Amino acid sequence: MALDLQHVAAELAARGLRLTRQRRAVLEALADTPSSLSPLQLYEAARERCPELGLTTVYRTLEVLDEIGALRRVHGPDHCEGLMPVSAAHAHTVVCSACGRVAEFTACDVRRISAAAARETGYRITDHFLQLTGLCDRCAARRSAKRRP
Amino acid sequence: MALDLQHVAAELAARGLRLTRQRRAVLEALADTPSSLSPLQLYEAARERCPELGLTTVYRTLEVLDEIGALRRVHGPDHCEGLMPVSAAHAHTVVCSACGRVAEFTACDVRRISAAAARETGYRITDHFLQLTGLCDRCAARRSAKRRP
DNA sequence: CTCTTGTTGAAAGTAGTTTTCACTTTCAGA
DNA sequence: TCTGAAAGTGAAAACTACTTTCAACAAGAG
Ligand SMILES: [Zn+2]
Ligand SMILES: [Zn+2]
Ligand SMILES: [Zn+2]
Ligand SMILES: [Zn+2]
Repeated sequence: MALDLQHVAAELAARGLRLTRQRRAVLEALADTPSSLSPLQLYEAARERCPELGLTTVYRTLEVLDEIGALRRVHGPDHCEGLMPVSAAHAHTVVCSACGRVAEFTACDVRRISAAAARETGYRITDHFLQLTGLCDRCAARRSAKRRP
Repeated sequence: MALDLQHVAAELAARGLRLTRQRRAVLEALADTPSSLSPLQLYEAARERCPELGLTTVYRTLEVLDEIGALRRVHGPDHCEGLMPVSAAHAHTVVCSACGRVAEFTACDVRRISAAAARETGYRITDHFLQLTGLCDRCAARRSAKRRP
């Protein structure tokens, strides 16, 4: 899901950091999953590419990715659910409530809401965070198939 | 910030639960703060009303409030930041990036965005989570005062 | 080659939260 | 008013997620 390895490598180099075997494994595992992952899940996924990888390194890599701005966090209304690679600079996420697959979309017309919120609360709005939940195409299909079998 | 003690008491009673001195202290502390609080901060605030309160009880009370649906969590793009009482059933939050004060607003026209997201991603949207960040009236005033002293 | 700096995994440490447990409070029913 | 059942409590132990420490290792510059 669009995690540009070239770009990440360049950003790393610009900070005097290296793109090691371990970091590459983490990056590839992160790029390869359709759902968001917890650090532990990411560790397990990345170990299939680089078995000698340690959990500590996963956390350290995530920290670096965060600084570079290549990491997006997926939340639910209650807790933080997992990690995703960033693709577009400004994008929001949709999470499938059935299977957890995450998609990004770029549509963003929050101006109207921001204006209304400013009116209601008196706050001067500077930033927003929007996440939708729903059913992905597969899960929606499966569900209507079950309903009419 | 509109946490209806009567209503909470009724919901508790409906489940055979009791509104004890400790729970009341937690509820009042939660209702009294302008910002969102961490469990530990809430514990400290509630102890001023009920010094023999234990941290365990705070966590247990939060769990109960969650079940009742009287608790809202405030997030940033990165981590979960704190807890708030729910006022309106469907409301979104604005957090002041300078002082942390939280306000709720009810304006919500996410239909347009939802439709666009459905088009872009193929997901069938069922729920949304929107949080704005900005400056509260006080902080905005203070900031422009500083700019022209 | 070798100096310097970044990188690593294991293990120890920390923080936040949950569980356990013995004890107390509340309240409905005798 | 007693009394037994069920809810509630705090301290301490346990657990989980994450961070720090540290000694060894890898890579690029000179
Ligand atoms: Zn799905
Ligand atoms: Zn947007
Ligand atoms: Zn403010
Ligand atoms: Zn809404």
